[in-house]
Amino acid sequence: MSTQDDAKDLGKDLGELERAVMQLIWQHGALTAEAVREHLGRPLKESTIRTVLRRLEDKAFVTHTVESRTYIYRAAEPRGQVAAKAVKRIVDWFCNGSLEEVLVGMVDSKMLDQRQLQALAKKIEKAREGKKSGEKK
Amino acid sequence: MSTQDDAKDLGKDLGELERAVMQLIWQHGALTAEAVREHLGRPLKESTIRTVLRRLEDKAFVTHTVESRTYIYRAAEPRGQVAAKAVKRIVDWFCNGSLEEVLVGMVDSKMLDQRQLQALAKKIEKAREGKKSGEKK
DNA sequence: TCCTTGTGCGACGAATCGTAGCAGTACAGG
DNA sequence: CCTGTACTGCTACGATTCGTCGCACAAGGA
Repeated sequence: MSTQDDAKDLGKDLGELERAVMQLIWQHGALTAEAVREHLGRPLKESTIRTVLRRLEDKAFVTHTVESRTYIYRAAEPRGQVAAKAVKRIVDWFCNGSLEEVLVGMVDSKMLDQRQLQALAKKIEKAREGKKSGEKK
Repeated sequence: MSTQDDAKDLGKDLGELERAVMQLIWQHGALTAEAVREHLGRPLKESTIRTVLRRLEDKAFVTHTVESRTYIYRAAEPRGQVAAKAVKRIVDWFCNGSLEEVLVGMVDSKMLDQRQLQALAKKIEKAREGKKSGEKK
């Protein structure tokens, strides 16, 4: 249907390193390849980092802007939104879009506590109200 | 502690065909390789189906029992539970376990309607009560 | 005993990911 | 104007995973 177009591009999930890099980017807002390398803490060559960054951009997870010859990378979408898409994909694949089924499943397998669940419902409702009043398109 | 052991094995997600097969199994409860092939509707050799089934069993997604020389495959875990695990993994990777952040993200990206969200909260609460009565350890 | 049926194993090609080396380009200093 | 120093993109190689099979092996019926 409508997801046909991006399905090819965003249909896959990220690898280990790619995910770590995304975390860094979301955490710091915007940084260069060098900065990423330092923050990663792993003994990787810069070429590696750059390749990952480039692939990440190919997959539309990040975008870059040039600042006096240096590439500055930023997340293309907020973390929560990307996670949401990933979750939606999972839910679609396994439960035909039934989010409740998943939530119930999480309770069944003790991943989610009853307490957390209730608190969650509360927060959801609260967020819902907030959105309703402070609509920010 | 029971989920600790499989954590290493279930760390990956399934491929296209594997997922389709799982759907079939969840849908029909239990079936043989031949049955899977028929229901799939795709021109695949039986060897293919069997290999997929075996790999699925290796990954602990299904189990089999022998019935007069024929393997009968069944899902090792209910669909909702598997989906829940997958979702949890996503949430952990991207949001450090903050499920609300994901839900909020889904609302932001218009994947979840306010209406659906509220209905969801309601159902969650209902399910919560249901569980409370029929508690089974 | 021989044929049919259902099974496991090993394999090959394509795609993805981690990891890098190499070569091109533009700005700074002499 | 020439050269060195930063950065950048491209191409590649090995390891895994997944889709797809062919093939050889075991067990029950004729």
